[in-house]
Amino acid sequence: MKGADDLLADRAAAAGEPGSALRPAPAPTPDTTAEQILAAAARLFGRQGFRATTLRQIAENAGIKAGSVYYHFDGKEEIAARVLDAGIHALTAAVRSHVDGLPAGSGARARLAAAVEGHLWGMLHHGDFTAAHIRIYRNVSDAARARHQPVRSAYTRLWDELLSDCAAAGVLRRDIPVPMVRQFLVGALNWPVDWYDPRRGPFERFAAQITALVFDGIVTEPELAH
Amino acid sequence: MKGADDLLADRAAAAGEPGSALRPAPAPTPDTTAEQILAAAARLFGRQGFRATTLRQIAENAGIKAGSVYYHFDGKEEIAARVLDAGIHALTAAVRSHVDGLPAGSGARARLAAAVEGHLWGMLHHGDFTAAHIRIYRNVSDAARARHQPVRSAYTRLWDELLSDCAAAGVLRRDIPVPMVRQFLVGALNWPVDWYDPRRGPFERFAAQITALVFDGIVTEPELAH
DNA sequence: GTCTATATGTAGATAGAC
DNA sequence: GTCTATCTACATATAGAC
Repeated sequence: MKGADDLLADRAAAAGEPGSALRPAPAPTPDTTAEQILAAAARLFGRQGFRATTLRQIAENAGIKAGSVYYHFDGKEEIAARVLDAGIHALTAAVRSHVDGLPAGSGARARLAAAVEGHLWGMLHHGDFTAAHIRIYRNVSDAARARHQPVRSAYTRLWDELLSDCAAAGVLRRDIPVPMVRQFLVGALNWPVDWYDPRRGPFERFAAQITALVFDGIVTEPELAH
Repeated sequence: MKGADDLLADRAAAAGEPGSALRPAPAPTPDTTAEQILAAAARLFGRQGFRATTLRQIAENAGIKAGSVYYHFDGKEEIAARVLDAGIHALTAAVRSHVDGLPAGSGARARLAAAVEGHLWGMLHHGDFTAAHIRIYRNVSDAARARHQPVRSAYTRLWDELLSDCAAAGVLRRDIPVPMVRQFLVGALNWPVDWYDPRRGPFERFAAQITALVFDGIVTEPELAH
């Protein structure tokens, strides 16, 4: 055990912070063993799923033996809960930093677009933790999910606020309840984890395409009765 | 082993066939043991995932003992491959029946809308098999996935044809490649499996809402530069 | 902090009676 | 066609030396 709670949030925040490049590097920050375990677990969880990933694999990828893992964590379930937390923290930090990076006074629509780009950015750049989150969330024990739940709920609330602002500003379509829009939107944004291929073009273009799809849909004219 | 290959496709096709209600019921068709095993496996796979579901659970839910399963199937992986097949067959049948139910001469856009509704219908009514498909596809062995692949590819091709027709008719937006639209679309349509709640309203309204979202997007005005 | 060795449980699969 | 009994493998987790 130690205070490894929000490793990724810290790292993401530091990366986005202007002065960070100037600070004297506080030792080349070799990852602690606990961090290496979490990183290895996230990578394997994302590729193989929760049950198919063994502690021995995690340990091997972290450069230690299986028994040593228990010095740092209570067991597999606790590791999973931490990975879930880190995945959401990475997304939250990415969304916040994209939204906060807008010019002051930006409208609700621009903020929503920035949030979409931020979510995609966090998902495809901290891919190990976010992909693991999407992959294992429904497979971990009820206890681990319950433990993680507040973190996830806060992220849901963040989106509900962004969307409520849009609704109040008249940006959002009015014929569909906001919670349903949120579920549709975040779901649609999560799927690219399965098929995004960075070799097919720059991330910015990809994000713009996805934003266009969720904002304006796939057809050219408004929906008629059918 | 026996010819249990396309149980669901057959059943769906029979259900949609006009004269089926008139045929003398060929015995109340009590499910065969093999069918019960597949149904139980699909239900458990969808709820717990592939690795977390044991053969003993499947057997118990099918009303037999674990050892007896091997009389019907080679093992867990074969069961998984069959469940995957059945999930796609259910979707294919649902899409086909919705599209074919349109008035003759319907346009590409109406056909795409019918396909969307069909996919949602198949997913939320043959929920066990389709939810299982979405849940376990990436968790089964390479062998099982390879064995299932042709079925899945055919379904992908079905969507590519529908979307190509739309593109040719000018219905589809032109700034995004059709394969990407397809991946986005089918991904967005799959997500409701996780949160659709039939108690919140009739399926028809739900399908219309999702169709509106994927067709026209979540905002009220066309996307501007941002 | 990490190791080796091991306890304990349970998974998928098989053999052979009925 | 289904059963019971069992094989074999490997999972998580623990104990205690270093």
